Amino acid sequence: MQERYNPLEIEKVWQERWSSKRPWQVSEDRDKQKYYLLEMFPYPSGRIHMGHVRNYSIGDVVARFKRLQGFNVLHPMGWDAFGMPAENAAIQHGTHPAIWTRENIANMRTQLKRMGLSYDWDRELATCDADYYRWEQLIFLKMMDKGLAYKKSAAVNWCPECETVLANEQVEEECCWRCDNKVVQKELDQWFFKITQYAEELLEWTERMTGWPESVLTMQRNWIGKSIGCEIDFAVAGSDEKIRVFTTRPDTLFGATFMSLAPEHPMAQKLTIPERSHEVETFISKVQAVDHVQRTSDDYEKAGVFTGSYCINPVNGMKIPVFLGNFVLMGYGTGAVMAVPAHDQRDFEFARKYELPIQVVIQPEGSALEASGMTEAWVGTGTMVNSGAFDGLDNETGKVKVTEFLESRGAGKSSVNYRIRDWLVSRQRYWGTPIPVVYCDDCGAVPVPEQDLPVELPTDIEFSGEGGSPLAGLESFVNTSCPQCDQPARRETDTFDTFVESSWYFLRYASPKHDQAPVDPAAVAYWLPVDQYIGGVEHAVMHLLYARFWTKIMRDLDMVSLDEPFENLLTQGMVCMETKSCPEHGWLYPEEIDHGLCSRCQKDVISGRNEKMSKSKKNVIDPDGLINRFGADTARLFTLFASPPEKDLEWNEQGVEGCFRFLNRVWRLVYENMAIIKDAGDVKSGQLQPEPRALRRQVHRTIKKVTEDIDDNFHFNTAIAAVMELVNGIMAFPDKQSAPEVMREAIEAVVRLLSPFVPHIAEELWQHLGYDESLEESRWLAWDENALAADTLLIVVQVNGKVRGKVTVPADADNAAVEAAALADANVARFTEGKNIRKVIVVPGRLVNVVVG
RNA sequence: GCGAAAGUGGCGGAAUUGGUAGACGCGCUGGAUUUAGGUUCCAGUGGGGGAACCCGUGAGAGUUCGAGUCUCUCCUUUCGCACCA
Repeated sequence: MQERYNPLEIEKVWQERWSSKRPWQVSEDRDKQKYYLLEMFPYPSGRIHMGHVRNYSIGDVVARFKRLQGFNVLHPMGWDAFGMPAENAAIQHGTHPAIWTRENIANMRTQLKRMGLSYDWDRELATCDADYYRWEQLIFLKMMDKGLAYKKSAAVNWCPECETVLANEQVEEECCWRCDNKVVQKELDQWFFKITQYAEELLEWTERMTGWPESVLTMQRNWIGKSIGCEIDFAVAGSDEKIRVFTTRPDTLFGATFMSLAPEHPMAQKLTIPERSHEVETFISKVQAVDHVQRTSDDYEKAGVFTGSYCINPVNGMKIPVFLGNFVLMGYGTGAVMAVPAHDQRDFEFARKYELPIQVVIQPEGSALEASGMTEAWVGTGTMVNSGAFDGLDNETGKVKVTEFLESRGAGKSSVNYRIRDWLVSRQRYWGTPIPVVYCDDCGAVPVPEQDLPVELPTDIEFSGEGGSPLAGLESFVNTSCPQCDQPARRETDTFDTFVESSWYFLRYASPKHDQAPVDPAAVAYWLPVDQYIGGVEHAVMHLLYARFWTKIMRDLDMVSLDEPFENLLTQGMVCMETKSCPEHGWLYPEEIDHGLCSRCQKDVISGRNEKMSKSKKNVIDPDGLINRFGADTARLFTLFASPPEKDLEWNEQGVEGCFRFLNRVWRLVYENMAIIKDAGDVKSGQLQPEPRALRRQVHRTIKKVTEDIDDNFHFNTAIAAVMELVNGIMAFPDKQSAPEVMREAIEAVVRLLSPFVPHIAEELWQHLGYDESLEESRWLAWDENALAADTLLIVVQVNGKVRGKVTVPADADNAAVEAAALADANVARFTEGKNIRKVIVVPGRLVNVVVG
């Protein structure tokens, strides 16, 4: 055995062994309980980053742990391989996206293997393979058939930088999620998936998904944005036209004193009387000149213009003026709102500004609102007043009654509104799945017949970076014939959003080579749902919502029998690091800093905030460099130990060194005690002296603690801390020669307990301990309940809640004996002397509190 | 503004779920080993105090024999949504 821990050497040996033996290759085995563990697959950017290291280290602990517990663990890896960086690389460097992507995948695969991650590499897939995306095209055809995929012209988000449209979910604060540039609105003909049809089901299931973090569920619920209310028709005075509004407050209908329409509302022009048309036109063009961000910002002042028309309130026949309002959005509800200034803050401000009447119709309990004295709208609950036959009802009842009344008169109906919009899936980019549709002058948009799939992405293509998608200019691809009438026709040149591929890759992993259908139903039935999914929270309303939707689509196409794809979800925190900058040279990489000075100009380096590692701010650590210095086990250990997985992890160079030191300590622990434990047999627990008994107790308590910490809630940091304590305990054990059996049990426990975290060193040491069978093939340690019990207990003694002493009592002492021992303690006696003991509380095994007065 | 989560040493973070606050690690201070640096080992390390003790988990109240943990009010930070009718 080597005296020194040499991680690079031993890691190479074990990785080669794993590569050839493939111990993590799995198949459906009815006799074993399955466990599907999945981490979000990476985009093949070329190099892994610390976020990947963290994500995959967390997953690997669980995979290895579950295997040791006897589960049949599916742990696959693949590549989210379509997307824009590949295309940009092609434009900038002339490399074909396919070649660029393949090379990146090869690099990253090597990097992941260097981390010792236990994947079933035989299931590896890349979404840019025709064998993958052909099934996506098939599902699309079936969706089209059911009306779940459709094309329509709509105002959509356009990113000028990426030269493509974006889904609503991919726009963050009016900026592109990828490049962070401003998004503009454009009227375009685009493909959509009907996710709105599943809005209610997606929402309902969030109430049952107990294995997901509440924060993610809340974000999804907000995104779906359900509101229950009522649609009401207001007749236009002197015309047959009607204006339909959506409101969540039908109980305030009697308080409607005017109407507000979005400037884009189709009836806006029609309702404008000639005398007012100039003013209205001016208003509309003014609103349209303002960009969407400003218009929806908080400080944008509410303004409006009177159209000159009136409409009739269906419940009281009141004639109310119709305004256009700059705060009314065409995209929500019906684009028209009944304005109730007494009970809606926006309407209140609007009414004050344009001197419109305010009518109180809800009286809060215990006070009497007067319209003239109001400084803000009353939006709370109360009793209905000034509401005809509804007076005296509480407003919640009123909502139902008014709706029923409107329904009986044919003037309205209850209605549910969702904020979520259909998913825009077409992209004007090359490097993606071709949308399998052909356009024919006579037949229109015709789906490509199933037998003609896949529509392969052509590779003989030029990248100029100008003039939109290069596919559109490729005659050999575009020109085809109509599948229906055989006349010359043109192919769709848009490709799918890459989020379509990532919406079902986890299903494909169950049968990645199946060539009859997207998935083999039997394999999916065995492996799915994913028992544990792990990834970043940034996907809370993109990938994680789309994947849920897509699973339901495939269920309704009878391809899977599964309602939800991910049983449990862990959203791991970001990897952060302090930014550093030089007044001269801007952001600096860590290696550009020398003793706090910029290595180029010797100026003092300024420390910035602790932020997510990103290349743009140069606060990044290269995993390869880290592994070269300390080995993969140290890299894994640090990311697992530094903080609990769901929290952000702060990078700390000394912390990494600390983990490396610990592994060296473990190495030495085995090495230095080898002579003692070499020939030691099993522990004879009945004959142990107090000190070995105590060490053995710590061993079994540690086994219990580590098992529970991993199993219950992924508390890897405390599990590792417990093993560190055990190592400290063994090292401090006074007479090691006296108890070789206990020493051996303890040291073996350290090695085995560490194996899911740091597999290479654990396997290596296990071999040194004399075992031929690898830990990989062994079973997780069980603790011995008998070894956990202590002979004596340390009892804390409090007087009036303050610690005044500690007493040691036999483990089987009864409460009376513990109390007596506590009162007999000299220091405790000092505080109780001459005082009246009112009460003594004994918490068995823990403490005694003496209450004196 | 609405919703969610979180505030504990110099730092990352623990605390058997109401029972010794600060485990474990980093950093720091002494000391030993070493030609030296590094490694390693030993001792110490929340604040105050010579000590006994006192104070201490964002602030303030409350419940309790006992509160980091439960309740209420407030403050701060992070995240999500945001003129959604």
